[in-house]
Amino acid sequence: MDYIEIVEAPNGVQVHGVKHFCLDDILSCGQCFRWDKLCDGKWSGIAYGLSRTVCQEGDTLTFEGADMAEFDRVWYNYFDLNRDYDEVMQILYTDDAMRRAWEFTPGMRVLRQEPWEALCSFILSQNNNIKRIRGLVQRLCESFGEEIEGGFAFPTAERLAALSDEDLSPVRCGFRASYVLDAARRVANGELNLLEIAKLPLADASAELQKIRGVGPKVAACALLYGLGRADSVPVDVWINRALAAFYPNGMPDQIAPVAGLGQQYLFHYVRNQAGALEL
DNA sequence: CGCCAGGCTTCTA
DNA sequence: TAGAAGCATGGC
Repeated sequence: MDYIEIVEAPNGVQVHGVKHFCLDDILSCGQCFRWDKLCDGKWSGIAYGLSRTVCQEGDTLTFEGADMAEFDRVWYNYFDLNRDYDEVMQILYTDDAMRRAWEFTPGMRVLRQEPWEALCSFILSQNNNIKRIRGLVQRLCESFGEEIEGGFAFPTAERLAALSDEDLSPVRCGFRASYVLDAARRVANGELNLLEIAKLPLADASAELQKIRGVGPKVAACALLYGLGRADSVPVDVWINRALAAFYPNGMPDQIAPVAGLGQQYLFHYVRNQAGALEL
Protein backbone atom coordinates (compact mmCIF):
# COMPACT_ATOMS: atom_id res chain seq x y z
CA MET A 1 0.00 0.00 0.00
CA ASP A 2 0.94 3.61 -0.39
CA TYR A 3 1.27 4.42 3.34
CA ILE A 4 2.80 2.98 6.47
CA GLU A 5 0.13 3.56 9.09
CA ILE A 6 -3.05 5.44 9.83
CA VAL A 7 -3.53 6.76 13.35
CA GLU A 8 -5.97 8.82 15.34
CA ALA A 9 -4.20 11.93 16.60
CA PRO A 10 -5.60 14.62 18.91
CA ASN A 11 -6.36 16.90 15.97
CA GLY A 12 -7.74 14.30 13.62
CA VAL A 13 -6.64 11.31 11.58
CA GLN A 14 -3.10 11.10 10.28
CA VAL A 15 -1.67 9.02 7.46
CA HIS A 16 2.04 8.42 7.94
CA GLY A 17 4.55 7.44 5.30
CA VAL A 18 2.30 8.22 2.36
CA LYS A 19 3.78 7.67 -1.12
CA HIS A 20 2.80 8.83 -4.59
CA PHE A 21 0.78 11.60 -3.01
CA CYS A 22 0.97 15.36 -3.57
CA LEU A 23 -2.10 17.07 -2.14
CA ASP A 24 -1.45 20.27 -4.10
CA ASP A 25 -1.28 18.46 -7.44
CA ILE A 26 -4.26 16.23 -6.68
CA LEU A 27 -6.60 19.02 -5.62
CA SER A 28 -5.55 21.74 -8.07
CA CYS A 29 -5.38 19.77 -11.31
CA GLY A 30 -8.98 20.31 -12.35
CA GLN A 31 -10.50 16.97 -11.42
CA CYS A 32 -12.47 18.41 -8.49
CA PHE A 33 -14.10 21.77 -7.88
CA ARG A 34 -14.86 22.06 -4.17
CA TRP A 35 -11.43 22.35 -2.56
CA ASP A 36 -9.74 25.65 -1.71
CA LYS A 37 -6.18 26.21 -0.70
CA LEU A 38 -5.99 28.32 2.44
CA CYS A 39 -3.30 30.91 3.04
CA ASP A 40 -1.53 28.55 5.44
CA GLY A 41 -1.21 25.93 2.72
CA LYS A 42 -3.92 23.64 4.04
CA TRP A 43 -6.83 22.58 1.87
CA SER A 44 -10.45 23.02 2.86
CA GLY A 45 -13.16 21.19 1.00
CA ILE A 46 -16.48 19.41 1.05
CA ALA A 47 -17.22 15.85 -0.05
CA TYR A 48 -19.78 13.28 1.00
CA GLY A 49 -21.56 15.95 2.99
CA LEU A 50 -18.52 16.66 5.15
CA SER A 51 -16.49 19.84 5.35
CA ARG A 52 -12.89 19.15 6.27
CA THR A 53 -9.44 20.71 6.29
CA VAL A 54 -6.60 18.51 5.07
CA CYS A 55 -2.90 19.21 5.04
CA GLN A 56 0.27 17.49 3.94
CA GLU A 57 3.65 17.91 5.58
CA GLY A 58 6.17 15.71 3.85
CA ASP A 59 4.83 12.17 3.91
CA THR A 60 2.21 12.89 6.57
CA LEU A 61 -1.41 13.75 5.82
CA THR A 62 -3.69 15.18 8.49
CA PHE A 63 -7.46 15.12 8.22
CA GLU A 64 -8.36 17.70 10.83
CA GLY A 65 -11.36 16.94 12.99
CA ALA A 66 -12.00 13.53 11.45
CA ASP A 67 -12.23 10.33 13.46
CA MET A 68 -11.21 6.89 12.29
CA ALA A 69 -14.73 5.81 11.44
CA GLU A 70 -15.19 8.80 9.15
CA PHE A 71 -11.78 8.33 7.61
CA ASP A 72 -12.46 4.68 6.83
CA ARG A 73 -15.89 5.45 5.45
CA VAL A 74 -14.99 8.49 3.36
CA TRP A 75 -11.47 9.78 2.99
CA TYR A 76 -9.55 6.56 2.56
CA ASN A 77 -11.49 5.80 -0.55
CA TYR A 78 -11.88 9.40 -1.70
CA PHE A 79 -8.13 9.84 -1.95
CA ASP A 80 -7.77 6.44 -3.62
CA LEU A 81 -5.61 5.09 -0.82
CA ASN A 82 -6.73 1.53 -1.42
CA ARG A 83 -5.00 1.55 -4.78
CA ASP A 84 -1.37 0.51 -5.07
CA TYR A 85 0.21 3.23 -7.19
CA ASP A 86 3.43 1.23 -7.36
CA GLU A 87 1.53 -1.11 -9.62
CA VAL A 88 0.15 1.77 -11.65
CA MET A 89 3.64 3.15 -12.01
CA GLN A 90 5.03 -0.15 -13.21
CA ILE A 91 2.40 -0.39 -15.90
CA LEU A 92 2.82 3.21 -17.03
CA TYR A 93 6.60 2.89 -17.06
CA THR A 94 6.34 0.36 -19.86
CA ASP A 95 5.57 3.36 -22.07
CA ASP A 96 7.92 6.24 -22.72
CA ALA A 97 5.46 9.13 -22.82
CA MET A 98 3.58 7.84 -19.77
CA ARG A 99 6.83 7.54 -17.87
CA ARG A 100 7.72 11.17 -18.65
CA ALA A 101 4.21 12.28 -17.65
CA TRP A 102 4.39 10.37 -14.37
CA GLU A 103 7.78 11.81 -13.54
CA PHE A 104 6.45 15.32 -14.12
CA THR A 105 3.92 14.95 -11.27
CA PRO A 106 4.64 11.69 -9.43
CA GLY A 107 2.23 12.62 -6.63
CA MET A 108 -0.82 12.86 -8.85
CA ARG A 109 -3.80 10.64 -8.03
CA VAL A 110 -7.34 10.31 -9.30
CA LEU A 111 -9.95 11.02 -6.65
CA ARG A 112 -13.00 8.84 -6.16
CA GLN A 113 -15.68 11.47 -5.99
CA GLU A 114 -19.38 10.91 -5.44
CA PRO A 115 -21.00 9.56 -8.60
CA TRP A 116 -23.75 12.14 -8.91
CA GLU A 117 -21.50 15.04 -7.97
CA ALA A 118 -18.94 14.03 -10.59
CA LEU A 119 -21.53 13.60 -13.32
CA CYS A 120 -23.22 16.89 -12.51
CA SER A 121 -19.98 18.83 -12.12
CA PHE A 122 -18.60 17.68 -15.44
CA ILE A 123 -21.87 18.50 -17.19
CA LEU A 124 -21.31 22.02 -15.88
CA SER A 125 -17.68 21.90 -17.02
CA GLN A 126 -18.39 21.77 -20.73
CA ASN A 127 -17.12 24.67 -22.81
CA ASN A 128 -16.09 26.38 -19.61
CA ASN A 129 -12.94 27.19 -17.69
CA ILE A 130 -12.00 25.77 -14.30
CA LYS A 131 -12.32 29.08 -12.47
CA ARG A 132 -15.88 29.50 -13.61
CA ILE A 133 -16.78 25.84 -13.13
CA ARG A 134 -15.86 26.24 -9.49
CA GLY A 135 -18.17 29.25 -9.24
CA LEU A 136 -21.05 27.38 -10.86
CA VAL A 137 -20.65 24.39 -8.54
CA GLN A 138 -20.43 26.67 -5.52
CA ARG A 139 -23.62 28.53 -6.43
CA LEU A 140 -25.38 25.24 -7.18
CA CYS A 141 -24.47 23.95 -3.72
CA GLU A 142 -25.31 27.17 -1.90
CA SER A 143 -28.66 27.39 -3.67
CA PHE A 144 -29.83 23.79 -3.47
CA GLY A 145 -27.50 21.77 -1.28
CA GLU A 146 -28.27 20.80 2.28
CA GLU A 147 -26.67 23.13 4.80
CA ILE A 148 -24.04 21.33 6.81
CA GLU A 149 -21.49 22.41 9.38
CA GLY A 150 -18.97 24.45 7.42
CA GLY A 151 -20.93 24.88 4.19
CA PHE A 152 -23.30 23.11 1.88
CA ALA A 153 -23.44 19.56 0.64
CA PHE A 154 -23.69 18.89 -3.06
CA PRO A 155 -27.40 18.93 -3.96
CA THR A 156 -28.99 15.55 -4.53
CA ALA A 157 -30.36 14.50 -7.88
CA GLU A 158 -33.78 14.24 -6.25
CA ARG A 159 -33.69 17.86 -5.16
CA LEU A 160 -32.56 19.13 -8.54
CA ALA A 161 -35.02 16.93 -10.41
CA ALA A 162 -37.89 18.93 -8.94
CA LEU A 163 -36.56 22.25 -10.25
CA SER A 164 -37.19 24.20 -13.45
CA ASP A 165 -34.75 26.00 -15.72
CA GLU A 166 -35.74 29.30 -14.11
CA ASP A 167 -35.08 27.90 -10.66
CA LEU A 168 -31.48 27.36 -11.73
CA SER A 169 -31.00 30.94 -12.91
CA PRO A 170 -29.09 32.03 -9.78
CA VAL A 171 -26.46 29.45 -10.68
CA ARG A 172 -25.86 31.31 -13.99
CA CYS A 173 -24.86 28.16 -15.81
CA GLY A 174 -26.49 29.20 -19.08
CA PHE A 175 -27.43 26.47 -21.54
CA ARG A 176 -26.16 23.83 -19.13
CA ALA A 177 -29.17 24.28 -16.85
CA SER A 178 -31.43 22.01 -18.89
CA TYR A 179 -28.63 19.44 -19.11
CA VAL A 180 -28.26 19.31 -15.33
CA LEU A 181 -32.01 18.94 -14.89
CA ASP A 182 -32.25 16.18 -17.46
CA ALA A 183 -29.47 14.29 -15.71
CA ALA A 184 -31.06 14.85 -12.30
CA ARG A 185 -34.43 13.54 -13.49
CA ARG A 186 -33.03 10.42 -15.10
CA VAL A 187 -30.98 9.62 -12.01
CA ALA A 188 -33.75 10.49 -9.53
CA ASN A 189 -36.43 8.44 -11.26
CA GLY A 190 -34.17 5.42 -11.45
CA GLU A 191 -33.90 5.33 -15.24
CA LEU A 192 -30.15 5.61 -14.76
CA ASN A 193 -28.57 3.79 -11.83
CA LEU A 194 -25.07 5.16 -11.60
CA LEU A 195 -23.75 2.35 -9.41
CA GLU A 196 -25.04 -0.23 -11.88
CA ILE A 197 -23.65 1.71 -14.83
CA ALA A 198 -20.26 1.63 -13.14
CA LYS A 199 -20.18 -2.15 -13.53
CA LEU A 200 -20.94 -2.26 -17.25
CA PRO A 201 -18.37 -2.72 -20.01
CA LEU A 202 -16.88 0.69 -20.70
CA ALA A 203 -18.60 1.32 -24.03
CA ASP A 204 -21.99 0.33 -22.61
CA ALA A 205 -21.52 2.48 -19.53
CA SER A 206 -20.61 5.45 -21.70
CA ALA A 207 -23.62 4.89 -23.94
CA GLU A 208 -25.94 4.79 -20.93
CA LEU A 209 -24.62 8.11 -19.64
CA GLN A 210 -24.89 9.67 -23.09
CA LYS A 211 -28.66 9.19 -22.94
CA ILE A 212 -28.55 12.34 -20.85
CA ARG A 213 -29.01 15.51 -22.84
CA GLY A 214 -25.73 17.41 -22.85
CA VAL A 215 -23.62 14.38 -22.03
CA GLY A 216 -21.26 13.35 -24.81
CA PRO A 217 -18.17 11.14 -24.83
CA LYS A 218 -16.00 13.51 -22.82
CA VAL A 219 -18.41 14.19 -19.97
CA ALA A 220 -19.38 10.52 -19.81
CA ALA A 221 -15.72 9.54 -19.56
CA CYS A 222 -15.16 12.09 -16.78
CA ALA A 223 -18.14 10.81 -14.81
CA LEU A 224 -16.85 7.26 -15.16
CA LEU A 225 -13.27 8.07 -14.22
CA TYR A 226 -13.77 10.60 -11.44
CA GLY A 227 -17.11 9.47 -10.03
CA LEU A 228 -17.64 5.83 -10.87
CA GLY A 229 -14.19 4.49 -10.10
CA ARG A 230 -13.40 3.45 -13.63
CA ALA A 231 -9.62 3.75 -13.98
CA ASP A 232 -9.92 2.48 -17.56
CA SER A 233 -12.04 5.44 -18.68
CA VAL A 234 -10.14 8.06 -20.69
CA PRO A 235 -11.63 11.54 -21.09
CA VAL A 236 -10.39 12.93 -24.39
CA ASP A 237 -10.31 16.71 -24.56
CA VAL A 238 -8.22 18.91 -26.84
CA TRP A 239 -5.10 18.40 -24.74
CA ILE A 240 -5.34 14.64 -24.60
CA ASN A 241 -6.11 14.68 -28.30
CA ARG A 242 -2.84 16.48 -28.95
CA ALA A 243 -1.02 14.01 -26.73
CA LEU A 244 -2.61 11.08 -28.54
CA ALA A 245 -1.56 12.51 -31.89
CA ALA A 246 1.97 13.22 -30.73
CA PHE A 247 2.67 10.06 -28.72
CA TYR A 248 0.23 7.42 -29.90
CA PRO A 249 -0.50 7.76 -33.63
CA ASN A 250 -1.41 4.06 -33.59
CA GLY A 251 -3.30 4.13 -30.30
CA MET A 252 -2.21 3.58 -26.73
CA PRO A 253 -0.43 0.31 -25.93
CA ASP A 254 -2.76 -2.47 -24.81
CA GLN A 255 -1.06 -3.12 -21.51
CA ILE A 256 -1.95 0.39 -20.33
CA ALA A 257 -5.69 -0.03 -20.89
CA PRO A 258 -6.68 -1.04 -17.33
CA VAL A 259 -5.19 2.19 -15.94
CA ALA A 260 -5.41 4.36 -19.05
CA GLY A 261 -7.67 6.84 -17.26
CA LEU A 262 -5.10 7.31 -14.52
CA GLY A 263 -2.43 7.68 -17.17
CA GLN A 264 -4.59 10.29 -18.81
CA GLN A 265 -4.44 12.35 -15.62
CA TYR A 266 -0.65 12.43 -15.62
CA LEU A 267 -0.58 13.07 -19.35
CA PHE A 268 -3.12 15.88 -19.16
CA HIS A 269 -1.16 17.68 -16.48
CA TYR A 270 2.10 17.09 -18.34
CA VAL A 271 1.14 18.39 -21.78
CA ARG A 272 -0.66 21.39 -20.29
CA ASN A 273 2.03 22.47 -17.89
CA GLN A 274 5.36 21.30 -19.28
CA ALA A 275 6.50 23.54 -22.11
CA GLY A 276 7.62 21.52 -25.10
CA ALA A 277 6.17 18.26 -23.79
CA LEU A 278 4.44 17.59 -27.09
CA GLU A 279 7.62 18.08 -29.11
CA LEU A 280 9.43 15.17 -27.50
C1' DC B 1 -12.89 44.87 -26.54
C1' DG B 2 -12.07 40.00 -28.46
C1' DC B 3 -10.86 35.45 -27.56
C1' DC B 4 -11.44 31.40 -25.18
C1' DA B 5 -13.06 27.85 -21.96
C1' DG B 6 -11.33 19.77 -19.53
C1' DG B 7 -18.25 20.09 -25.22
C1' DC B 8 -22.53 19.18 -26.96
C1' DT B 9 -26.63 19.98 -29.98
C1' DT B 10 -28.23 21.54 -34.13
C1' DC B 11 -27.83 22.98 -38.63
C1' DT B 12 -25.90 22.52 -43.22
C1' DA B 13 -23.91 20.56 -47.42
C1' DT C 1 -22.41 11.64 -41.93
C1' DA C 2 -18.89 14.88 -41.48
C1' DG C 3 -17.89 19.66 -40.44
C1' DA C 4 -19.08 24.09 -38.82
C1' DA C 5 -22.02 27.23 -36.28
C1' DG C 6 -24.48 28.34 -32.06
C1' DC C 7 -24.84 28.13 -27.38
C1' DA C 8 -24.79 31.43 -21.95
C1' DT C 9 -21.55 33.29 -19.24
C1' DG C 10 -17.60 35.31 -17.59
C1' DG C 11 -12.21 35.04 -16.98
C1' DC C 12 -8.36 37.07 -18.90
